[in-house]
Amino acid sequence: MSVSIKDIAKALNINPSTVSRALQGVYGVNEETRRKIRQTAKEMGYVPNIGARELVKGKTNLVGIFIGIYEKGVRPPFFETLPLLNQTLGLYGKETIILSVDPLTYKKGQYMEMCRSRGLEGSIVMGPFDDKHLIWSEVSNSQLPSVVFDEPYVGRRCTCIGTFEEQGAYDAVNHLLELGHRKIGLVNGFPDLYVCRERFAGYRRALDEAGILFKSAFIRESDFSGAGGAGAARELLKREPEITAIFFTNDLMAMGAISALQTEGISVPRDVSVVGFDGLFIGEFYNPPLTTVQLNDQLIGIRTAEALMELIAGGTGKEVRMEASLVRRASAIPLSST
Amino acid sequence: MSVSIKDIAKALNINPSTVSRALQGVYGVNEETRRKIRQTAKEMGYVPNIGARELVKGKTNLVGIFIGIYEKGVRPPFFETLPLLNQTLGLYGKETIILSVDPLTYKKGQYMEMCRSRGLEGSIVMGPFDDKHLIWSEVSNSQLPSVVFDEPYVGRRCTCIGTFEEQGAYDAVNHLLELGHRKIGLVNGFPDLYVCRERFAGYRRALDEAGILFKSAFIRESDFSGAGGAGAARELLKREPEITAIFFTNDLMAMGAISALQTEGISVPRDVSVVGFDGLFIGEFYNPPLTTVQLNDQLIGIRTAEALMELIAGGTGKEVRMEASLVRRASAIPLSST
DNA sequence: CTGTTAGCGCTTTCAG
DNA sequence: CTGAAAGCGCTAACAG
Repeated sequence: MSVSIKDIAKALNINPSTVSRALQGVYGVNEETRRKIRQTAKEMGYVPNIGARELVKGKTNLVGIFIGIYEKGVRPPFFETLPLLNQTLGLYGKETIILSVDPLTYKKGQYMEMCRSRGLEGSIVMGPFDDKHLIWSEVSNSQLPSVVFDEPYVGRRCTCIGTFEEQGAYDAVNHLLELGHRKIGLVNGFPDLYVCRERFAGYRRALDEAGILFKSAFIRESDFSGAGGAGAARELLKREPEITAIFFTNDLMAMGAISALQTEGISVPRDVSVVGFDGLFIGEFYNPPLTTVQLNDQLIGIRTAEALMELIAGGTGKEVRMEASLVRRASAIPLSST
Repeated sequence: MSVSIKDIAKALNINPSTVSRALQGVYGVNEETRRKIRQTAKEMGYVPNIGARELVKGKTNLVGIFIGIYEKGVRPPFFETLPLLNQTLGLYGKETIILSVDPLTYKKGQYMEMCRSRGLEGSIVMGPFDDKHLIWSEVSNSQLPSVVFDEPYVGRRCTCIGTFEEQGAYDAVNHLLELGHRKIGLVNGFPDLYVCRERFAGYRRALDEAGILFKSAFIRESDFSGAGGAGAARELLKREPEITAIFFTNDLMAMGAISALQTEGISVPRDVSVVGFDGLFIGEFYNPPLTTVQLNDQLIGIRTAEALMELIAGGTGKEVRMEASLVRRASAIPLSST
């Protein structure tokens, strides 16, 4: 198709291998010849064929990002991290290929096959996949360097990256306790996600340490959606009217709930305090501004790239979790002010 | 490294080309041999090397997605579209590689070089890049099939995909007019983006058709951020207190403004009606639920893939714009109810 | 139906 | 310092 190393060689009446040397390495070529080669390469519009180079070198510099096909509305915040992830990988000379996987039609071995057919040097598994999905074990047991999100499938060549979920939730609920709340509800997401179980654990530990008896009637499991959060909150408050605060394990449910409750004349935070989780960028401008647990999606992008590079360099898998920080805003206020 | 077509051939004492044939095409191989080949291939854990195949076929099946490095907070909604885009492209047998471009350090010819070195069959340019950025003309003038977002750089092999921005804005402002508003402010984003100019045009046309004199004092240019929207709205209402409604050219600014105004005791929609633009998923649960112009990011992902495939099949570039639909919620109400 | 041969574009010995 | 030759893994004629 386009101009190759041979064309340049022919044009200059020299050998392709000389051209190759001149264009890449720094050693072993006469300065004069190199200059000429460089110049005609430019003139002829030569662009190296990366694929061919990969083939002969047996090295692709390619990293795969596996994303699960997910239903609308349950979107993970991962895509905030993608640009930074891609950029950082670029700093290490890696390129990124996106691989979609349908969790439902996933076939055994598919992961490795996808990796090997593209000659991936590493992979990043973003999900979402439920915690027992086959792909997790395939990823974590494989010899291919990989970084998985959230689910703690650490392997010898597999690092897990995520957040201190339990701690984040603990901080959130503890904040409510400090504000004087004692009857604190929980609206959780899918229990088959690690993050949900951990957030639940954090909720529970905060109550325990405060000497408050855990009541399962104060718990609802929902679907991470706005409508789901609304429904769960409504039902929770109807059944357990003494509840004065609710911790939602994501912001979307929290907002859905606040919106719905206010429609019914239940005011947040006056009648009930609310804390969310995620730190969606919009929370700051929500009405009321949402108290939430802030994740750092951008930083996660950078750290993911770094973790993968470490693995590729020969490191061994580990668990990397990042601090989540409670952002105190107006949706949670002292109990006494009711 | 791993098992190749040769290894299988050797194991079966046959020729590599026979193996190749058996594994791909459907014609010209004895059923018995094919079966044996298939089986040992499986047993040996053979996975085809796509790179090698590409090289010999001179065909990569690779599509590049160019994203601009952007500042935090000005994030485009594009990443909602990426999964669907990737999936749809997959249906056509294409794979997707992500290419980050720093708009500031961009060098002439970089676009083509990136495309050619990877042997891309097509590209999708998501931006954001300002409307006069060099990359646009390089993309639209190149012979490589490409789809660009928003900015109307149509070329013979370059399709532009986007939304009927002007119409969307017109509908939004018209809605306010129908509600009885006459003094309608506009808070716009960066004027060097096509979408902003168009949304402005829609605002203006709606006023014109209603016979309302356009007043530049009712216009503010901001930065698409929540804080920016807040500042612009505050200033606008201070200088022009007769304004009863504001159209924001994105939801984030609208929400930032609503939040800030309410802090100052100015209620939305009671004191001032607000319409946004984008249809962020959170708008439905905002308080008040945000009236906005809904973009269909997911559909755009599908359409983009289709448009690119059409181009790759030999089609010529065109402009594809999709309907944006006004979603009437509670942030804009009749003037009389004030 | 199957083997032989050549070659995609590039790098890398190995001579010279 | 440069040329010649071989080969990465695969496919595509062309014979047989």
